[in-house]
Amino acid sequence: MDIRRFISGIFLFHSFTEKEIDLLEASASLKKVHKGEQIFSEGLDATAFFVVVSGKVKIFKLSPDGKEHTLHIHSPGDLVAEAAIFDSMLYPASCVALEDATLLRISREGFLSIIKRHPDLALKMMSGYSRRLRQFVAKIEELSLKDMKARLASYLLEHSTVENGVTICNLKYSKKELSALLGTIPETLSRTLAFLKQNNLIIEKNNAIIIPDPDKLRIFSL
Amino acid sequence: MDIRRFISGIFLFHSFTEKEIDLLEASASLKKVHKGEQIFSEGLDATAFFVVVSGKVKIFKLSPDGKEHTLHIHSPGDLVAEAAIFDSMLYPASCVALEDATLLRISREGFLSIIKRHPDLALKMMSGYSRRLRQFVAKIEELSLKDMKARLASYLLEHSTVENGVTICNLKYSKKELSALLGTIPETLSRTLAFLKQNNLIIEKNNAIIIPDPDKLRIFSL
DNA sequence: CACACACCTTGACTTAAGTCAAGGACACCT
DNA sequence: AGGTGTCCTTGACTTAAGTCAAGGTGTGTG
Repeated sequence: MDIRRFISGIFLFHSFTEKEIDLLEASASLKKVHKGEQIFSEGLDATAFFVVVSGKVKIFKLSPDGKEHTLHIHSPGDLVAEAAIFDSMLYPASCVALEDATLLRISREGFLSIIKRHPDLALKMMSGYSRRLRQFVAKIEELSLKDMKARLASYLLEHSTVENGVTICNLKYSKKELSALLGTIPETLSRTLAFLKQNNLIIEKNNAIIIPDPDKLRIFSL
Repeated sequence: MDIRRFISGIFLFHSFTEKEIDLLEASASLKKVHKGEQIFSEGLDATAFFVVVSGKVKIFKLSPDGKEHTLHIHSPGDLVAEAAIFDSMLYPASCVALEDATLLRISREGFLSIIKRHPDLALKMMSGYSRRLRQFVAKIEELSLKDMKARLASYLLEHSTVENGVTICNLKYSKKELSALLGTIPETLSRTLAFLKQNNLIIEKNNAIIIPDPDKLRIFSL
């Protein structure tokens, strides 16, 4: 895998000159991880941030009694933990590979020295931050103001596409992971899916959910 | 109130020249609001962000059936809704004054043109963003992984100071507001306070909570 | 192919916390 | 001072969702 080519493809670095890409490349390395492998743990020194090259990783919080909440699942192209390098310098959550993955690791020191010479980089990062804040606001809203039916309905609608006139949501993660992402346990996810099925709001087919009437399901998402 | 003097006191603008402060001042105005007055609503065009000069404002989400969740309460010196001007351009939540307040309003257009000439501003803003993200991660953790006792215990410990060898948390908001901030209803907050009182973990005195044994209360905050 | 393990579903049961109601306390206004 | 409205507390009751357990299914390994 050509690091330079991958770096050039990242939106953040589009305006970099060859020399600047050299500098960044010197601060970067590829990290291959296997499914289940820990990439970093909450509370540890944030020596780097990452960009997902392939595979999927999840960011999550663990409670003392072993319960887990997934903050985000990152796919190829996503930045991971970039906020941690600007303040406090500790990772605020943990990161694990959901499947075999490759990550571009960019060291904090290298990146901070580059961004000081390219503060316009920071301006470019602002919209990414803004989007991340909005995602978190939406998650807080769901956890505090919506029940499981509404959360699941919202998830299904937001992650569905229209294929041959049929609205369909292909499940990209296991149900166990989906339940952790939606803030519940697998039992409750099963029950909520069953409720939606029994009320003819969804049809489950292999690893996909067909939504016969998206407008009807939308009523449940509020 | 001297806008220029206030602007100069904001960390973000410390390195501005007189001329630059002129430009910023031209994009700014003071906004006086009364207790309960709406400053902006979720979904509206984000034409400006704000800095709290005096008083307190809350950022909150409302559900269709009138339930409310407070995302943050801002005090003098805090930036409000600055993220909204970088992406999407809509306010992701609403803002209301908790008491009579004065806000510095900075127009989006003015600020964006200034930041394009001062991208180092964006770099300065990154640590503020990083802190905001951490706050949201902590809130999500509490809503998903902690019960009300733990949440309240955490809040009391984090907002307490030691006065004359006594750990004391002065309540800065009404209990109604505190319950919305902690993600519950007033009844549950009352009950949880009563539980902590009956177990000798807190003593309630006027508008303050005395914590006789912080280490003991900390066990409940996990 | 057989076995082990993890995931998923379902049932019984429990619990945290919300809903509804009412009374008391307090603050504000006339 | 009296009246009104809001907040706060408490009780009775309900509900959403978690805990625990067990069985079925699917996947991976030897």
